[in-house]
Amino acid sequence: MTKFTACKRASVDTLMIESAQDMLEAVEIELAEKVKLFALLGNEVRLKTVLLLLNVERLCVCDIADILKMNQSPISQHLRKLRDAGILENTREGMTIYYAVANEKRTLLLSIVKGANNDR
Amino acid sequence: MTKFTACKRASVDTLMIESAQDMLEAVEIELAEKVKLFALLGNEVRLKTVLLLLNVERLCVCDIADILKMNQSPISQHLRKLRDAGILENTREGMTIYYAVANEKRTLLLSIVKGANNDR
DNA sequence: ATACTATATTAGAATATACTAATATAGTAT
DNA sequence: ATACTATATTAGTATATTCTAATATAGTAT
Repeated sequence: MTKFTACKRASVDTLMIESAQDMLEAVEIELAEKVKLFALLGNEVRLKTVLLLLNVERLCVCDIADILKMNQSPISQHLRKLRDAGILENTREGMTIYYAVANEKRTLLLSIVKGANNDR
Repeated sequence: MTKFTACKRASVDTLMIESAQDMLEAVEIELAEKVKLFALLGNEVRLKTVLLLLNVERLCVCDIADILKMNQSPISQHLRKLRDAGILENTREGMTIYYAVANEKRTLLLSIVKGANNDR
């Protein structure tokens, strides 16, 4: 297996390349989780939903749809993704299903979502 | 203009709905920026690139391509997006173009990218 | 000048994403 | 039972994303 190189430059800092690769490999799993988390939060509807639930304890699907002025179907679909990722939890009360931030994720989300202030 | 409601429930907490909408409207701009930032970091190649540049001061396009074992073209395309968003800056030295984390974004990125540890 | 190297850009294809519209599921009420 | 409500799911469409392949740009070297 020959080394992959994108360019034909004479002096490649092979040691640096390899140690950078090692560094990435060492955090491979956390990194994949972060990519997934950021991708989920990188959608306006989902970020708003999470932000709401960081302030309001819990909301039903209807409430979220009303607040965001969207139909129920896409809201349900986004909630599903957030729930599948362990970011939200839901509980049923009669016909109504309430969503809330999963306890284990609360601190993480607070630091990422609220703390992410641009210094401008 | 009649009020939008996703469901036909009898009692809607209109005050809560409206204050939630006001809350979101008050952070509208920061929120849009966060969505954009998270969407950018929600890609494996871009998150790896940013993480590398949080550790290594600067890297040329070639180095990043070699480290990530990818072709130069997609790397350039990702770097363009990160640069357009003000996350990265670049400087030319001869033929070589070095990318680095933009100074004003360093703290923000550190807290978001490195601090985002799952408590598991 | 020509040849070569590093990077950027473009067009196109394959895939992923996010919505709409329709339907399914499950609980409530009569 | 039937009718209604809240939510979930599915199929389909429109759009966005990310790659490949080819080409353009700009610097270096001869």
